[in-house]
Amino acid sequence: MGRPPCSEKKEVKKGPWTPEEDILLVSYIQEHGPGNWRAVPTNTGLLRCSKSCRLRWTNYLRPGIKRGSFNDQEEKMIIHLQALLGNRWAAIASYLPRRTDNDIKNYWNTHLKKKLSRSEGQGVGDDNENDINGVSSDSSSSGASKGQWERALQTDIHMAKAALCEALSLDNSTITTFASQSASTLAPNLKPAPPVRTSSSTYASSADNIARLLQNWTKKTPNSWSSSTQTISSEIATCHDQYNSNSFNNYHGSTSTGSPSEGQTPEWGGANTNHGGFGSLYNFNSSINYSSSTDVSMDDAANFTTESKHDKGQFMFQDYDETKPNVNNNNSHYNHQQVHEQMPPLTLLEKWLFDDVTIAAAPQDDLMMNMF
DNA sequence: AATAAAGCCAACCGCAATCGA
DNA sequence: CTCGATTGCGGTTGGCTTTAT
Repeated sequence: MGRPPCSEKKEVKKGPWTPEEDILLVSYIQEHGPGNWRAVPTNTGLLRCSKSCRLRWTNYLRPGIKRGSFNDQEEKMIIHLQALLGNRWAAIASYLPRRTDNDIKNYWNTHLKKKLSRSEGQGVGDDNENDINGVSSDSSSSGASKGQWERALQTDIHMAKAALCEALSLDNSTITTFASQSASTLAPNLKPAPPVRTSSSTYASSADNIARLLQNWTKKTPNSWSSSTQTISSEIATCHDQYNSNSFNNYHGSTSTGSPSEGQTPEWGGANTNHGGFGSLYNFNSSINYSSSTDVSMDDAANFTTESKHDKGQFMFQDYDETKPNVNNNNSHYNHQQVHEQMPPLTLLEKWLFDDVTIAAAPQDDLMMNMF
């Protein structure tokens, strides 16, 4: 019963993706948009299963992904959201714009869990095991009466709300962005705050470079997927030797300089290649669509670009965020409205939480009570 | 310098939910 | 309604890098 894993099929490649594969995939999606993953391997000639293609896209190549180290604000957010939501990484990721669930999950497993257990051992943190693994397990104890359960639930909600407030109040600049996104979701007519430039990282994601690459060659060959691919392929061939040289030693695996927590990434077009690696081979035009600042990432591009993503039939995806949960997105195909909403629609609880955080309104327990 | 251990993270696997014929 | 296909999600792993001995 059931299909065999795609990896069991013949001719399906596994393991790390190569730049060639990345470009094939990205250029195909550039042309056709994400979705219909089943057709991707067939149409691109990639020896990967559709699932692998989708994963590669959503976790790595998709523009707008923020990579590199997590700042304090994000870290706090993750800790408190994890306490609130449990290991629902996709849900947590929806509150951390441009972070992938995989990234958050990895960060939690490799850093935060240890960090929390350490601080717990020192009696420093407020988070106990219940907080970490989910909203207090006591609150759902089967023996509790309805009244007790409601009180416990309210307590939990207060705790979660306080935790979220605490997390969100750490960094005013960040909260500006965050709150504006939330607010724009709740009240679309509100003008969002200007994008906040993060100076913490000079990291340029692979998606950044790929997007720039594609913008570059799209100009050259605007209509033909196959000819475009050939153009890319020839360029790949041109630089293939360099790919095999030191410039690309870090394509796979960890970084060669500094610790991974310093916001670097093994991918081509990462921090290292930003100064003479793959990216420069293509002589990208860094001024396309956004500021020419050397510190510009796709984050900024995503913030700056709000107009139509369709350009002469080409699929543009500057700030398209496919993986962020969106209850309006009934299928995985491109939803234009989605482009303008970084934040997913909020549940009533979430609205309540963020209303309280961003507007500093009086407690709205009545609203909460009406929810049940 | 060599080796082992630990850290890290991209990618895989399997299950569940959803879609559509 | 059923069933196969597709997609989303969370847990886990393999392999590379870094650090310690």
